[in-house]
Formats: sequence, structure tokens, C-alpha cells
Amino acid sequence: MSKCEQCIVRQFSSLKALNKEELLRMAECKTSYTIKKGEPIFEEGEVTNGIYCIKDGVCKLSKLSDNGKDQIVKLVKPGELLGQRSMISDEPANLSAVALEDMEVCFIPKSEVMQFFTKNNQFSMNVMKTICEDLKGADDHMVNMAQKTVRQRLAETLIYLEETFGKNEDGSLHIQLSREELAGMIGTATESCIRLLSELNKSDYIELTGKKITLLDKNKLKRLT
Amino acid sequence: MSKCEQCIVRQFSSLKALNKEELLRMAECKTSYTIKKGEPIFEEGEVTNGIYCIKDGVCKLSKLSDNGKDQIVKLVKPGELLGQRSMISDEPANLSAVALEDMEVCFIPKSEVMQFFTKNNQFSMNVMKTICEDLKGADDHMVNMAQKTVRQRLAETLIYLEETFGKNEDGSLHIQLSREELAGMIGTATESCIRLLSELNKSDYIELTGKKITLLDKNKLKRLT
DNA sequence: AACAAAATATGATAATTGTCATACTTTGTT
DNA sequence: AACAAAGTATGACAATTATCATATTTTGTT
Repeated sequence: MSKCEQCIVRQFSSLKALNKEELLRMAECKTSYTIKKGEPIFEEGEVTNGIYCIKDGVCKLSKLSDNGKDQIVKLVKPGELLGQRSMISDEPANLSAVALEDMEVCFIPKSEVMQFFTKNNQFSMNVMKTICEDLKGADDHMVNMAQKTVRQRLAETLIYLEETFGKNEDGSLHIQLSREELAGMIGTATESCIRLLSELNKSDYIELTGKKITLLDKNKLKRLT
Repeated sequence: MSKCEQCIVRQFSSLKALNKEELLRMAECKTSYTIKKGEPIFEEGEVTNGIYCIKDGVCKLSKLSDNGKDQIVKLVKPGELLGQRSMISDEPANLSAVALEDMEVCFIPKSEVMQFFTKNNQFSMNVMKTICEDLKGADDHMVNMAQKTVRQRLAETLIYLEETFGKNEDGSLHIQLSREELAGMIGTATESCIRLLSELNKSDYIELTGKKITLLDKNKLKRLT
């Protein structure tokens, strides 16, 4: 069993505030999972009773709307933590977390994390800052949803995907989203998303090769937003 | 100068965790303001350097979008605190706060609040829970913006306004928003908002009397959402 | 009371977006 | 290799929403 010390999550998340002793405790009580693409880590409404460390793979956080569509609220990268809000609020998950790629995650029980919380001030401050970032992100995201057109949101999302998850050697977006998922990110119907992608393709903003999307002119795209 | 002890903000906010001594300290370093309807408490981008306690009056938290429209993110009631996120993230305000009614607020400098933070675990836990609530609210709000029609959002907003801020004796919504502000809450053009209100008026969901809005059949309205 | 300015209302029209139908492609399975 | 299922693409059309123009009403000021 790994000792958590060298883990990517430890380097990038609130956990960086933990000392060696705390890391050892955590290593003892953690559970490791592998999650296949498409499988959930947890679902909306589920009682999670702890947090998840994302060691590898990207997942989506989404919420099912009354109209039956799944709105993607956020994508989560390796190095990040999941389930902090539910733990602090002591509530079931507000969002579902589903793997977009094969993933490796560790689960740390709430009882353990709450001890770090009480005893390690820097850790709780880090968590608080993370949640504040999320709040700012959510507010900004909300304004975009309310005020921008679908085309603008699509352009922004494509740029975000490239800048956050990078490109393959051939220049195409590294992260693989289905059209339905992309539509779920920008908040529109799948057909509308596909149609706008075609349009951007025809006017040489992007190139579509099978499911691969390549941004041809990021500046031109930015001007759309 | 009031001692903060009996203040409504103390009863309803994170400040309820403060003890007598802490309240006295706070009373000494606080600054009280009255803010007239329409005036800002702080503006987006401003460095606030502390938090505001809302003693009386309601304000809107909004963000100017690239298209020039002001999106209202949240309404804040007496008893609540403002500026917590900025303080914790150590960033300028992400949103503007503007009075919807004449207000009474107190400002508490960051230096003071940060001391409570370090020394009073219950206080920092309360703040954290408040921010978690805000995050959940923002996520849910975002999903609504992305997935619901303007009509649905208008209906939801009207119900929210009645349930949160109550009714006058004549049954009309107690809180007074201009059509432009209501449009800013639901994320639509002012004309669209006015048009939909007229429509709801004609089909007896609501009654418009001057600027007053009365919900005639809340259940019928709920079914729209 | 009179007036200007702001807010509210409504019509006409265009643009955006959603829905349904259908075709085509890719993927995975047997 | 064959096939079903899922995903992607496109057309046709309807519904929603934004924009611009113009009344009408309300508000505040002199």
C-alpha cells in the first residue's frame, strides 16, 4: 500500500498541509479504487461519508435537471478532491461524479478527514479556499449560462478544454467528450451542439475528424465569446 | 454604540458562535453605515478588506456580463454576512452589492475577523458551512439557468421572492424589484420579462397593479416550473 | 400643475434554439 | 464478417427569445 506521501493528490490539493504522521494515518485508512470510463464514483443524493482523491483520470460532476437532461457542472482533474462540500455540510451529494476516463481514486473516511480539520488549521484553511474558488467559479459560470449565447458558450468551452486538458500530438483536444456530454457542459440540446460544431468546422474555427476536435484558430474562437 | 450582542446578524449568521468577549471586541472595531436604495455597498473588483453585516434592508449581488447586462446572482437578507468569500480567498470582490432598499450595515475589518477564525473553531466552521450552502445554491442555480426556459425561471423566481421576502397586507410581493432587475435575476432581456409577466397576468397566474405583483395561484405557478 | 426623465408596455420582426424525423458512421459484440 | 446499438449528422419546422421601434404610464423635479 502506498504511503500517500508521493501522491499527486498530496502535491496539488488541500492535503499538502498534512504532515508525515497524518499522511501515514491516512494511508492506513484509505481505500483505493479503479473506476472504468462511464462508471459513477457517486451519484446525486448518495451519502458519501468521506472524500475522494483523484489520482488519475478525469471525471464529470453533473446534475440531472427536471427536463431529463444532465447538466455538467464541473470537470475534475487528477490531484483534486471530491466530496468536500457534502462532507462539510453533512449532506448527501448534490452532484453525480462519473468517470470520463478510466480512473484511480482513493477514498478517505469522513471521520479521518474531520480530525485533520480540527487539528490542522492549515488544512482546513486550504479546504475553505478550494470551496471559495469553486463558489467563484460557479457564480461566473452561472452568469455565462444566463447571459451568453450557445455559440459563445461552445467557443469558451472548447478553449477551456484545450487549455485545461491539453492536446494530443496531432493537435486535437486530449479530453474525449461525447457530443451529448459537450452539450451537457454548455447547456444545450445535443443536436444544437452538433450543428454549431459543424458550423465552426465549415468556417474553419475548428476541424472535426471523427470524434476528434482540433482548434484551428484559438484567437478567432476567443473573439466569438 | 450598540454592543452587537442583540443584533439580528449575531442571531442568524456565523457570528452566533462568538462569545461575549469577542462580541465586545467586534463592537469596538466595527463601523456602521446607512446605505440608500440604489447605492452600492461595494463593487465588483473592489478590495473590501472585511465583511459586512446586514442589519436591515435587502441587497442584490450581481455581476456585469460582457454583453453589458447585470446578472443578479443572489439576494441577501438582514441577518446575513457579505464578503466572506473575498476575505478568505484574499481577492477583490467578484460581485457588486447594491441596496434594493435603504439599508443598515456594519463593517468589520478583516484583521478582526481573521482572529475569530483562528481562535474560534465553531465560527470558522459556521463560515465554511455558509459558503458550502452558497456553493450548492450556485450549482443548482446554474443548472436552472442552463436547462430551464425563461418562463420557468420567471415562475420559480416569483415563488422564491414571495417565500423569502413575504407579502404586503394586500398580498403583493413585499420586495420591490424593477422589471430590469427581475430580468437580471432570471437572465433575460427586460422586454421579455415584461412580456411574460403580462402573459402570466392575462392567464390569471399573477396580478399586476402598477409595479405591484401578486401571486394569485402559487400551485398553478409551480406547475409551470 | 407642468414637464422631463425613467420605467413599463406592446407590436413587429429577426435570430436563436429546441424538437422530431431520418440518414449516416462508428463501435462493439457475436 | 455481420449485425445491432450507439453515436453523429443534417433537414424541416416550431417555439422561444432578443432586438428595435414606439406608445403609454409613472415618478420625480421644478
